[in-house]
Amino acid sequence: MRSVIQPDSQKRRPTFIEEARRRQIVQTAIRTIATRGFSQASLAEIARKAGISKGVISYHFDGKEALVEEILASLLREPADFVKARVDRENRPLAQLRAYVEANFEFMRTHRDHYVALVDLWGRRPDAASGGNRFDADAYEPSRHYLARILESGIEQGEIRDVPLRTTASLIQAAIDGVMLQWVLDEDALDLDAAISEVTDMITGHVRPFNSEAAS
Amino acid sequence: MRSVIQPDSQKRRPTFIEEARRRQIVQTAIRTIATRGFSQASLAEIARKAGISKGVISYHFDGKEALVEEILASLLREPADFVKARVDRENRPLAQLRAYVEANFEFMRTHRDHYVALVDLWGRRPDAASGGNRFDADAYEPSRHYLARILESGIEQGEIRDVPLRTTASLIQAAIDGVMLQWVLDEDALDLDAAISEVTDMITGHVRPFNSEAAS
Amino acid sequence: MRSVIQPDSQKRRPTFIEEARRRQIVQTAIRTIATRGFSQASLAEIARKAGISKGVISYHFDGKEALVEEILASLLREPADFVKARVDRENRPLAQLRAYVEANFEFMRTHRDHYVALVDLWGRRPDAASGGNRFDADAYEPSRHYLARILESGIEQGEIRDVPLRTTASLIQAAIDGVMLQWVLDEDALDLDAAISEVTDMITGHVRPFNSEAAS
Amino acid sequence: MRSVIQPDSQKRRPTFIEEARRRQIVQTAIRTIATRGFSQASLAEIARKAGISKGVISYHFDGKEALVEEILASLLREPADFVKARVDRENRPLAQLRAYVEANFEFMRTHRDHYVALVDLWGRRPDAASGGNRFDADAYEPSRHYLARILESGIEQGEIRDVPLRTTASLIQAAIDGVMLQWVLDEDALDLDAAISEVTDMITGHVRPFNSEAAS
DNA sequence: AATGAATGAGGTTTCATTCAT
DNA sequence: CATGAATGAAACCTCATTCAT
Repeated sequence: MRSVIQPDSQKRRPTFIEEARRRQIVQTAIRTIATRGFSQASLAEIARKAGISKGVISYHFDGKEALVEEILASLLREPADFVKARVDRENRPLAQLRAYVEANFEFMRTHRDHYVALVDLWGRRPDAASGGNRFDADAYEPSRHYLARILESGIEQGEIRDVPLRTTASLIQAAIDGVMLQWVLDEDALDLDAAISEVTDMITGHVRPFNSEAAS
Repeated sequence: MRSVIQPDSQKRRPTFIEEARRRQIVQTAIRTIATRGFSQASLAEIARKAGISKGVISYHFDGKEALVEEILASLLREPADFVKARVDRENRPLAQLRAYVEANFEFMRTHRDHYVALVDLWGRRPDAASGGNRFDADAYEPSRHYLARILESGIEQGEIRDVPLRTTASLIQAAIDGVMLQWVLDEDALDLDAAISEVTDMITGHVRPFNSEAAS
Repeated sequence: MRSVIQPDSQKRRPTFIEEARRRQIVQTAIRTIATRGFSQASLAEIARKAGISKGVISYHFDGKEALVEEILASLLREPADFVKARVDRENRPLAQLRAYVEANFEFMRTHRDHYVALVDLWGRRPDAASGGNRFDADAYEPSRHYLARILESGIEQGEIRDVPLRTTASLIQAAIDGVMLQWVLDEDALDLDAAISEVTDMITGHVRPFNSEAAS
Repeated sequence: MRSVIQPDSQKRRPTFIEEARRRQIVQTAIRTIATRGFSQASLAEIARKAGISKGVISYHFDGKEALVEEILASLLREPADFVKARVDRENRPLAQLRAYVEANFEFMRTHRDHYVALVDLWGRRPDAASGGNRFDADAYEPSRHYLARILESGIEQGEIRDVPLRTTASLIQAAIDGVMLQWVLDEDALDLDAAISEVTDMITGHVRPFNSEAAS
């Protein structure tokens, strides 16, 4: 359907102003989903909140499905970038692991909206017309892979005992997400600081070599 | 919309056949949400799958919101009942804790549909007209409380070290939910058996008294 | 997409009342197209003219495209049935041919709306999603075939000279349609009675055997 | 909308380059209508096909309605000019009549796009705001008049029998249009060469004086 | 002259809900 | 109890048109 004139399969270089609009719309949409819920986040409502007309969204996004995909991409990419920067500050794998966990929670605390929206978007299946992409299915793969590599070098350096890489990576991410979920569903039901400290202890305790004496 | 004035009496005792219909509708709705997603689970679609007419649903439920609430109640109650029965078989707190974790995963494996639906429903906020119930917010409180009591007796009996009750309870539930989430989003991305074993180890390891020699 | 439960590929036997509604909607739609033009014949306008709500049309027809197809079918079937009945009264092929032409014009005169709508619908291409049916392409085939059979028996019986069947059939239909078109575009630009008589003469004269003395 | 007060002077003589742009837009629009149908021929699509921006069309045409009018004028004028040139080569009315018919078909064959677009535009009524012009209604008047004059001189010169002028003119045009219609709706359903020859025979046969012996 | 971002009206469609049968 | 035709609000989307650059 889309005629691609340029060889590079890039449909068009987006203008600076266009990119700004797209970001604005995505951010407003996230805020709207977080505030009123996805079911109430109609294009009209998003446009109203952004102070623009409905048509602008349709102009910049190829339908609501495309907007949602960009929202999801944003919700996954932003914390990932933040976490990666934090992890890169550390040299030793165990410190990186701890940084990974703590950075996740740090980002959470300053971006609760993002996670409220994310939980509302979890499990959403794209419309049939979209061709059944596996976006959601692949959402966690990068995290698992990234964690697995940290664990791997930790094992090589003897800081981490010989855990199964992928499973342990899944587990670490799972603990983070599970805490986040409870915090998102009810901000007051959970002492986030205590949970962070406890999760970090549990994880580092779990991967620490048996003969290690120094508890964190 | 919901009359909460009379505690139980006035609203007519539900017929047996009526209860059966309600259960049938709820189960079909769960299957529909799991299969096609909540956004495609219109009353018409649910009725079609159940082999009944749309009107029946409206007759038995006071609007779609009421149906969704019953679905959520069902999705939370059924695993809770199953888990409680498993826990009750055990006498000692540590064994109960282990039973809690394992029963959760056992129920998951045989009821994947329920969890696919649950993840799709997570974070959903009820329509404004419904009066802003805190259903989701309270969803995890029973689990946390139940776990906290197990931990508490474990501490009293010396099987479990002196962990913060609520935070640790949150943590245990979090690990379970986080693994479940990844498994729901992509059945093949996770070795569920390995994850179960690893989660159980991590949790029991985390709560075990420091001088305890017996690793699980 | 459509699940066909019953073996006979019939999706459901339409109720009498449902058929009545469908006919009402189709007739109203034709009148609307004839009066205001297809571009103004929105579902809202059709519903307004029919005194029903927009939703009723969507309820009975699977989208506007399906309504248009039924309209086209109706616009082609009704005159065809009428003409066939007139032709069947005659025994001899030449008389049948004359009846064919005259019945076409007789139906036209009493159903100008139908033809105004038809001309507006001519050349319309279905939406891409519809799968590119060749409805329009096949619209004239039945007429050509029907005429060709009349010509064929006329040739066998010596009433009609040895004309090429399909081409002559196309020609006869073409003359009828061409006159109709001018009459539809401007009712007053054409003396329809004179045109009917002249067309009939031209056609019968064209197919009459060379030695035939009797002019019509 | 259209100011018809000043006959020609006031509205600024169109630049050469401006005229070229208008022609380009009209031709692209015709191609677009022929290819995708009028309903898909949005200004955006036409502009895309022409390699220009939407604004250019609005700049050169006073709205889409004005563009359509120019398209229709073009679709009627071009074949008329072509046919007139062919007819002018002949001296005798009967030969002119034959040239008229044959030139029409010759132009058709080399400009199928034009006729596909024309059939899609037939019967279209202008938007209410435009003031209800009778463009379509008058579309055939020039042809009828032109043909009538040929017939008239043929009658005067004894080459053509005393047929009713306007009605016969209508009839001739009708046969041409009717054949064209079937060919437009399905290119393969009709042997155009055979149809041309048969139409020419029918028409010349119809207008030939009774005592004329020489059939074409 | 030309661009393309923005508008806003209007179209089709979906869907929870109602109600006569 | 059940049906399914009907409603009407609201959603997404398209598109002609405008206008600052």
